[in-house]
Amino acid sequence: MKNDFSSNAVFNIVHCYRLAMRSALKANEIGLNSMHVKCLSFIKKNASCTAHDIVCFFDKDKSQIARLIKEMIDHKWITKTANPEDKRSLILSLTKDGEVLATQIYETQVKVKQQMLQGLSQEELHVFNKVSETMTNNLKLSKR
Amino acid sequence: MKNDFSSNAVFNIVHCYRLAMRSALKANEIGLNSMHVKCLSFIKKNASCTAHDIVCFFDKDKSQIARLIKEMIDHKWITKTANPEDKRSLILSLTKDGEVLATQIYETQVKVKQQMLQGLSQEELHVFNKVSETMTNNLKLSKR
DNA sequence: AAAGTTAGTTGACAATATCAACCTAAATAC
DNA sequence: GTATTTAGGTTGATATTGTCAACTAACTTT
Repeated sequence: MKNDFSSNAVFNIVHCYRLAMRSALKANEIGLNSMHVKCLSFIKKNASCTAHDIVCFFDKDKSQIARLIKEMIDHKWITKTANPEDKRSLILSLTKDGEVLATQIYETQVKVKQQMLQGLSQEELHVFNKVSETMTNNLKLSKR
Repeated sequence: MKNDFSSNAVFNIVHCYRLAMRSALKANEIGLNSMHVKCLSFIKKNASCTAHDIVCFFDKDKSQIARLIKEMIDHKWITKTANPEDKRSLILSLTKDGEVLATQIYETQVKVKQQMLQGLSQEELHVFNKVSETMTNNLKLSKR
């Protein structure tokens, strides 16, 4: 039987990972929430990124993203500049402060991951990744 | 290097699992949310369960749980009865309707799990579980 | 050039989470 | 045994997060 699988285990990882990231980043103190973290990472990775790109990637409501962006601009983490290609959209880029923060987020992710992966072998992680992917695909397929 | 691990994979599983459960249960139509699901399952499993038990198990605010319980009583999924052991607390039990719903939830969990586990071998799942547990423990330890 | 689409903004509101005050019953102190 | 403290639960107020619909301006289609 396949019933030794417990979905709780997976939920727990996600929950604990979030807590670990929050505390490592001292997120509360600087007014950083989990969507800010995701957006800043995304903007760092994607040059000439727009609000629309974020909406598509994270599959969120566009009004929510518009407000998140406003917050991040208020915090002076990012700026909006006109997009010469398409005047409807605006290109988001990190400020100096935003760069620093995004780098710090990246480093924290690496740190938390290292913490999390302690005592696990290459093979185990390889299987884990493969299984994760298969699970996600299985679930996505069932939607249709 | 351990950097082939992507935390996104795990986030995705949780996200897709939730969506799959919601749609399979037609949760929207009956006013069922994810905490209701968790509480109903918990009450089904734990005889003479109190609000306090739920608060402790899910590590949530007691006011939030009080309101969830009120909602579930309004939906006629559960009832509250005096606890002879301790008159401060109230014992929660499933109504007939609640039993039906909790059973349906259980069956849906089994179904979604089966969907999710397609094409995965015993060994792979075994490793996956072991890795999940280790990850959670690693993260919990780091909190101290 | 008119009609339809798309990127983004805003207002209103629903859902969820958190904080503090409070009541009653129980446990403990004295 | 009464007084004080602690624990289970409820409620009000408020913060946070997510959703829906209307709208403007810019682009695309025909």
